[in-house]
Amino acid sequence: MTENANNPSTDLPSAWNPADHEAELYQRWVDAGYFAADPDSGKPTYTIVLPPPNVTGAMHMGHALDHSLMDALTRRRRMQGYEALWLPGMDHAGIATQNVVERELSDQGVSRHDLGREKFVERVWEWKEEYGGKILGQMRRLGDGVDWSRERFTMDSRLSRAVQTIFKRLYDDGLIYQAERIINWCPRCHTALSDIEVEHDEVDGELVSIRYGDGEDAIVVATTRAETMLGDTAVAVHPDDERYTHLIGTEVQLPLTGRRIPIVADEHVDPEFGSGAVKVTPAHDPNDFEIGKRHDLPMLTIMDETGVVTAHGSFEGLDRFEARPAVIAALREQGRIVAEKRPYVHSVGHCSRCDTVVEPRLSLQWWVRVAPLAKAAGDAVRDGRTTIHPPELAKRYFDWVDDMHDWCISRQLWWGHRIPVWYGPNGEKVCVGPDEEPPSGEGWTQDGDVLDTWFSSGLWPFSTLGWPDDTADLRAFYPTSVLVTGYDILFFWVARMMMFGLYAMADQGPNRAVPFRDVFLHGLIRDATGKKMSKSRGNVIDPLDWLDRFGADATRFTLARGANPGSDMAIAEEWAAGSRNFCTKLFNASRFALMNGATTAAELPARESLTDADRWILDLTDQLVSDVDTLFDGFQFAKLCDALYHFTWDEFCDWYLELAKVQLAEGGERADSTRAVLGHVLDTVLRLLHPVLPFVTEKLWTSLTGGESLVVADWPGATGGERDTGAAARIADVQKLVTEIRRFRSDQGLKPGQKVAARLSGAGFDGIAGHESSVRTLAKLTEPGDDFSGSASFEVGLATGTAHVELDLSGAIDVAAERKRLDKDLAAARKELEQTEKKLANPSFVEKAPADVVEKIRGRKQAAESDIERISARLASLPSA
RNA sequence: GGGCGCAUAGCUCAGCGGAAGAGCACUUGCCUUACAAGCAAGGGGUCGCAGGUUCGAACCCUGCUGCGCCCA
Repeated sequence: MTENANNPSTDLPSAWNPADHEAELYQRWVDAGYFAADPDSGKPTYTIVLPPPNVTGAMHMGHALDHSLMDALTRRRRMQGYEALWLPGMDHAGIATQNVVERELSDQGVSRHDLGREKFVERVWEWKEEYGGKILGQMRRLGDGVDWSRERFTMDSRLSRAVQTIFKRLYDDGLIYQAERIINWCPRCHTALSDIEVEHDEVDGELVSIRYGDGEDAIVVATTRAETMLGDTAVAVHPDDERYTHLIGTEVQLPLTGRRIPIVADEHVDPEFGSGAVKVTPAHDPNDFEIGKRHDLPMLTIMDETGVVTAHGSFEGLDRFEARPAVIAALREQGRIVAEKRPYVHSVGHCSRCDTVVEPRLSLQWWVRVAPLAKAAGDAVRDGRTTIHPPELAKRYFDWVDDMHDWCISRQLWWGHRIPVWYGPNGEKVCVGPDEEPPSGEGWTQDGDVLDTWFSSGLWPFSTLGWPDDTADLRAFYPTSVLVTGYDILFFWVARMMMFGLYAMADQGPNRAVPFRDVFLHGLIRDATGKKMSKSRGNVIDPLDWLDRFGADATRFTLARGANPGSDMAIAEEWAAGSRNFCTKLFNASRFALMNGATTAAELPARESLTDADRWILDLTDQLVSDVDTLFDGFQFAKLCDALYHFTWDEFCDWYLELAKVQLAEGGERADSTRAVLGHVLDTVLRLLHPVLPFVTEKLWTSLTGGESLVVADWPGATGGERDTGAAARIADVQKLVTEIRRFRSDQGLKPGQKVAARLSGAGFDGIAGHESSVRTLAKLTEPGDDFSGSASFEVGLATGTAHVELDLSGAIDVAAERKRLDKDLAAARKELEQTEKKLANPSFVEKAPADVVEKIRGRKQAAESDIERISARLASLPSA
């Protein structure tokens, strides 16, 4: 071991155990204020707002991925000299939070109605203070470099003010209105849902054909929801359907109810489906609602808010799923069931929060007229003010934004932003702005509903920065730089933030109104075999478990390494273990370099005085810097992680460190310059790795450089200097020669550590003669002594010719093993010759292919020929048995 | 029903016109003083099927098959 008086490795532990360091390092960063952004610094800004997680939620792998990528992006920009802001916070998750607290109350035998609205909301706040925001602590463990001084919550008074402000503006602009329509109703959450809060799943249902009317006037309709027939107010047929022409305009008796309902003609009926006639229940089906409107039909609501039938004699009081078989039984008794199909697979909407089957329900709700907003949101991407990565996903965005239905924003909940509309005693309706006094006096009441959570989180990119006030933050940090999220919530996040941002910030001009310059969409996390993670499958991996067992760095690296834009990623414990191993490798290599005096204190020696190995690794490092920059700019996280992994392990550790050992052993100036090269390369690679592996790199880098923190260190720049291709070629030859010698040794059954006397010669060897000591060290070869007997020999084809290797194995060589080795090489060379000859024998190839390609093939053919000659001779010279 | 995407080594994925790659898994030998969470060497693929374009196709085009996703 090389002595170093000022051994800087003393402050490093002998092994890297993340749990011993991560919390402390993180706290130091926070205390130092590295993550707190200054709007007045004058630096260019880089902003990411964290898509606010749900206040009730804990961190799952999707978050961990999301956060790892956002953290990597902001850490790099900070190092590049940007005023980087990563703004954290949470949304209030109306339905989810209310559900949690209601469940807690019901355990105590209390309902929210017992408490009353005011007390209930107080209770939710208490819950939030005590249990909410678990994820914030988990973010610290992951190492998220967020600006905690700017932590926001959608229910904060300032953000609530933003909500009221935009509501009022939209209302005054006629973009928010009240209307009675069919909405998605969750009979369990007792609230309306927007279209995207409904998930459609295939279920095994039944298709029942029912005969309405009798005799000549009878008409058969098919339905999967027989119970809704109680609310039918018409039967519809296609106007061109000749089977029913004679019935159009007549009436038919609706079974079980005695009501007579009309038969109407409607273009939207599909004559191919079932009998071609459909029952029409305008108050319980969105399509029927449209038909009802066109034909001015009565809208008969037959269920209450819990999905229980409200009228109709014996069915009253039955839940909709009890009513269905009851209705069918009653109809069957009357002989009206003409066909039944079970199971009948069809798509049914479920509440995305509680999985209850959604009940379409007619009710009065508040809506956003999205057409102009969505148009603007689409245009911003179309004309490049915001770019979606990967571009394939932009089409999905356009499809949705260009065909968006009006957005139902009212929720029948207590937890959320209450709709700022007051109703007066004489039917007045007043929308109140944030700085206005609501009307007071007898008979005035506020609308009881609250707004969809997404209504407030749609404002997130600017409400968090102080909007509607003209704040320094807003001026400095808006528009934000990039939104990072999974493609699965493209519609939730991106579209809504785009719509609101463009609307609210319109006074900034089209280019500054967009909420983000880039949208980066990553894929979904899946298990090792590509299946979606779910509790029912039992294949969920908890990121906290990984943080405990493998550390934050390994967790982050695993996720970032799998993040190919737009495509899903599989993860498993083995992946995380591999990342942990990488951290360990990096740590051990750095520790070794430090123990040998690697330093950044000394200037890098002039290039002429460096060795081939030095120049080769420095050139590779420079290339790495430029590759990593390109990949970062393109959100190519998987590839940049791979590039860093490959460089660190395969180039730096496996080769340069081994070559450096030889140079260090030389001592003197050579050792000193090697320490400087080691220091420089390590310094660079630690900086490059820091965004994805913040903890271990911080520990190593501060040891190496004595610097304050890598968090605020400069990002490396590629020099773009000329590469020493000669050095690279010689190192490649050294590698090939060493590898071939190792292969021979392995085939001959020599122990890896066993030293063997050897003689090296030949034109190929002469080309790298200056590297003889490296070759000998790496291949465990000693100098030939006086009694040297080259009992085994072989050749290696190198760039400058053939190298001869003679080994003194002091005994007979394993001829069979050697023959096998040579046979294999010969077969490969023959195949190569065959392929190249075939190409060159094709006149069209020689004529039409580019000259450099033809030249390359010629070169390969010659190399194959000489290999064959050499190997054949060798084989011939082997003892026959 | 409409739209999109994917099929490459046992698994998960890169490569997207000029010699089939990575990680993990696997085999063999090694506790060789940075690292056994490791080192060295190795095995493993008619790149889903069928046509076409091209001097040349994993890569471009067409069709088929099988999966997956989004929307209705």
